[in-house]
Amino acid sequence: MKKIPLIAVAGPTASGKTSLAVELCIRLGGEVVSADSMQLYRGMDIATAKPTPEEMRGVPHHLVDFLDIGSEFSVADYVAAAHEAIGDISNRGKLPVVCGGTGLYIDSLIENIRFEKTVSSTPLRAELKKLAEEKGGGYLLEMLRNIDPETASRLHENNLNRIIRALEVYKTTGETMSEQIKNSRSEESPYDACVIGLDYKDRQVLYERIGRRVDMMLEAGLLEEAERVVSDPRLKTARQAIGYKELAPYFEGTAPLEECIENLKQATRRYAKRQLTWFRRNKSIHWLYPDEAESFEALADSAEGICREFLKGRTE
RNA sequence: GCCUCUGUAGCUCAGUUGGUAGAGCAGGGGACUGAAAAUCCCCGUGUCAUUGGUUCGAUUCCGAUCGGAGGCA
Repeated sequence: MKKIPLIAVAGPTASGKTSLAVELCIRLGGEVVSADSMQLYRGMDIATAKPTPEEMRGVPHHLVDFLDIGSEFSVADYVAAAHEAIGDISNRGKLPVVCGGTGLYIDSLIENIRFEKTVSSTPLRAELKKLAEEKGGGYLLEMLRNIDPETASRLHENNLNRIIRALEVYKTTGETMSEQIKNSRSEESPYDACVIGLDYKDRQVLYERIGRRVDMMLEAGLLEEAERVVSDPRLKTARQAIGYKELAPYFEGTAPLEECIENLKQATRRYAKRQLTWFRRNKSIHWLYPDEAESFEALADSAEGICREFLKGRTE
């Protein structure tokens, strides 16, 4: 079976992924498939730096701004939706350009991770959470060690989310987490991906961009958007986005605005660092450095060159 | 001009009864399979302002110099 070639643009927040992906689409006849766990939602435009129509420059964007803000969505849902979008783009003879900062989404998509066998159970999670509060994380980790020592050995007792998920997988499917992980790679990926990563040689430059972007978000009306999200108790996933939870103390009157804004900037910096940690482990990424490029055009030229080289012989 | 306090990690400060030093924050590194913008783990060498002296040995004691803060004229 012939693999579908696709381009992916990865990198930390505020690194310039969106404009590079759009530029590549224009030059190569592509369409953007977003890989961002928060831009999916409608009504979360400013905090997520969702691309505006001007920024999209007429390039179709998929998997952005289509989900109700109160609904839940998982990696598995994302991968299913992205497979569909890519199939559609490819059938129309266009090049899929995956772009986003959610590393788990990008990898799961490109590596064709299978998820269908497991489920999520909110009541069970709540029950395990309660058990952890009563007896401690170490207790849950011991429970896990009895059924899946392999997974237990790589988890820390403080990492409740992961321990609970591993227990949940076993209790709902009868299969352990480690078995599930092995089975998840049983099918070869239908894609042949070329991943371009954006990073900054000088981390400080990225951090300055983050600071400026947060200021711009505030000018664009972040406070109104955040107040709307924070005041709605139904919004479980939405409220954990960076840009809302940091401003909550201000709305509650427990911290001055200035302080919240500083915390927001810091949370964004730390997020960017975590994203870089994720992407760095992928040794096949072609890294580009915007702070070393002479201009955006020059950066786009490099990226285009990498893409064309990759596409040579892979397209009819 | 005089007096007092002060100068230690990027920042705020501990501390060493003389044996070259450690917290918080900032920052850095890492993990990651259905909440992932989430969740979690690890990481502290710095001319102890400069310069003389005392001492086996000074960041610590003494003097001078140069910063900073306050007070008195």
